Amino acid sequence: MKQVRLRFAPSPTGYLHIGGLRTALYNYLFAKHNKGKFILRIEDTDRSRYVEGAIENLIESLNWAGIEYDEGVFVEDGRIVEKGDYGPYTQSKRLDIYRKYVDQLIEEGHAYYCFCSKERLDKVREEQKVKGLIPKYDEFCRSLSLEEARKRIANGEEYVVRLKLPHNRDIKFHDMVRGDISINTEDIDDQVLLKSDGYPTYHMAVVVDDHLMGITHIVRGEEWLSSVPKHVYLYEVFGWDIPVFVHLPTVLNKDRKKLSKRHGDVAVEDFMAKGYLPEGLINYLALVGWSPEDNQEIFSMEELIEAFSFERVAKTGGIFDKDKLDWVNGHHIREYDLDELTKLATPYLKKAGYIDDKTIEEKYDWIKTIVETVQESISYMAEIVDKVDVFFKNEIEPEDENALAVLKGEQVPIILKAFKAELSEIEEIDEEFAKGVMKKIQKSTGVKGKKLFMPTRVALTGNSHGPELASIIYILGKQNMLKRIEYVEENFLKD
RNA sequence: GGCCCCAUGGUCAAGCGGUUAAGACAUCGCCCUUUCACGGCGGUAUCCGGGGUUCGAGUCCCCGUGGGGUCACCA
Repeated sequence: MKQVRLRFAPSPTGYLHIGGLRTALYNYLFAKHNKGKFILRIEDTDRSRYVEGAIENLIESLNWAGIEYDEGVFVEDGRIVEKGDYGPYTQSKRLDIYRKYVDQLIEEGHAYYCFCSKERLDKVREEQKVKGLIPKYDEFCRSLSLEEARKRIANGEEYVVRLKLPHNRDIKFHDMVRGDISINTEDIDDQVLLKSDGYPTYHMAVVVDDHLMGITHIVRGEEWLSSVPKHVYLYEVFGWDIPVFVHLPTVLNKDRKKLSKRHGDVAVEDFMAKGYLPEGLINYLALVGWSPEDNQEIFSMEELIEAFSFERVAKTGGIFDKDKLDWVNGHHIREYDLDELTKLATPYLKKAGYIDDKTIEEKYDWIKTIVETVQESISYMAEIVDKVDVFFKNEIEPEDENALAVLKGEQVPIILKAFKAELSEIEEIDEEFAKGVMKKIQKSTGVKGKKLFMPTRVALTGNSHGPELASIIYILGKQNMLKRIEYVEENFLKD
């Protein structure tokens, strides 16, 4: 069987959209599942929308997500390079190739020169709209003779090249998730293939590139579905094999609209910044629009590759559910190696001002313990900042009325006094002390259970909830504890 | 508006003519627990409407309704 070759072909217009990441993922999963090749091609034929640094950004996001490709555009030592036998993989470097095929289409009568100005086109569309007609190119230049067209070009007139679509013909094609689809050419424009700046449009470039690059499966968003007939027609007149089409359902926001910036995060880099794990984002994204045969929810990339197929891709658009993403990501966090997690956590702790480079160097194990206390309660790394602030704040403030009431309890002074006594016995708190001290205090004060633990917790942190007390004691250390106890004694015990 | 696509709980979804209509997130309750979280157990909640076809329809067909996409010298 022919080797499977798939491609992800984004435009360098900014960041990588979360929907784009899913498209890339499905391409990747299918390619790997079939031991085929995966290619990254850059579609930069719109010079006006080109954004500096977008290619690097795109590639960084893909790398972060763990989506690896075999050919195409890479970044090495900060430089953009291309690898593979089917290059160049950047469309702006392939202009002469498209030109050659456009010329062929003109020679064979499948395309024609058009000199209509933007103004005329706008006017035509405007008139059509007023009349309640569908805006469509009126084929004004379609009947121009080739000689006349060439004369006008020689005269320096600006022109584009349009596809000469046959009239009233049903173009049928098959899509792996949509099934059989038929669209009549009357409902489609004579699409511009070559723009006046000499660049091809998407429609010309994809067909040529996908063919030349040996692409076997075209996997992309469903917004492309209605332009497939143009592509199919091009394949036909070129006499090329038509690849398999797979149009993916859209990822939507809560109001069933295409996922967009104004509804929160849509860029992969936003999720990177919040400290989602690539494993978590990928796992969740795989599940929007695809479902496994069994009920498995948590997947590694390897498991996804193993289980993935287009047969199980849904036709309906799926809403991006942050709650479920958080659950999936939290699951991966809980399973993560603690050292790795600590490495991921330190930038957030540093940024919050909790630790500095010196702390990281000298008290790595201490930081690790802190991370360990919140490992099971966070959904993404940025959450760690609020979760561990109890260890770093200087003054204890009861978080609410309840916490304050706890501090006013009769036995609180007794407990705190006992605590100080225990602390005075030691140089510094070690694990053994942290684990055993509560039992000792229970013995010396006679207070036990919630009456002992809750006041201690609130006195030490100001909160009525949080990590295990032994961990809090160990992490705070002797001096911090003393400071906090004294602060509480001075400020809250007496009315 | 024309054309194309889609339609199972709040969300992701299984189902591919006969099921008590899975599972997960969220939500609610209980358990575990010195708190929170994690975990465990359980509850609430779904086949858009109308016609057919069939002994039998969430599953097939038609119509309606709703949603999405597309109608650029953007991808």
